Amino acid sequence: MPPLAALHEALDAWFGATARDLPWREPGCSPWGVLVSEIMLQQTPVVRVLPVWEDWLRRWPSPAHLAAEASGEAVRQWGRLGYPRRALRLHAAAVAIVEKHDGGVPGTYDELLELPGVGSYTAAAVAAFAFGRRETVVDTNIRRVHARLFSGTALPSQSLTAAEMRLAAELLPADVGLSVRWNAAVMELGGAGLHGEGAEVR
DNA sequence: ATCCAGTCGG
DNA sequence: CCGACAGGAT
Repeated sequence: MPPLAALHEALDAWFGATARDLPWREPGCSPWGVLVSEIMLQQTPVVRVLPVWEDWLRRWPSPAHLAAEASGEAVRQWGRLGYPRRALRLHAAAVAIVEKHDGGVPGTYDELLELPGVGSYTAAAVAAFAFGRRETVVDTNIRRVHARLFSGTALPSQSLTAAEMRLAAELLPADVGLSVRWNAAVMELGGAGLHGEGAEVR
């Protein structure tokens, strides 16, 4: 077996055994739920997002529910997640989804990128995790893994270069299903040890 | 490069 | 007081 394929299998096995079961990873979670989680997770740790995400989806189960509210309600519901501008953008995204996509979260990278508050990371993450697409997902956790594997440094460089994106694309498994789990697995690996869950990763 | 209606633990 | 935190927009 080629070395890269062996790495894919090994990390997939590790992820299957140790992944946290987060609500937005449940098979029944809607694309809207995934989008909300990704916006909330921009610069905010998982543990702080969890309770707010639960309340948010209970109150606004679809983009149309949120779009019907005043934007100020979104900021209030945002609580203490930080950078409340994201709440306004999420509300604006809900409005755009209703107006331009008939109320359904779009499934392609390019369409997602058009939404307010959705950049290259979030567009790729939603396309992959909510729609099962093969996307090159690169966030700060994944960049930590790149740094350790290919630069020999603990922390990633300040800016994300085209070369690093190319590297991430080359590492991505060809199989679609595996590529989706790979993105989640590398992300989880890059964050491992930051959650105080012990040192099961060596 | 810098700011974002930022927040939290060290 | 400092920096990390599933970034994005200017």
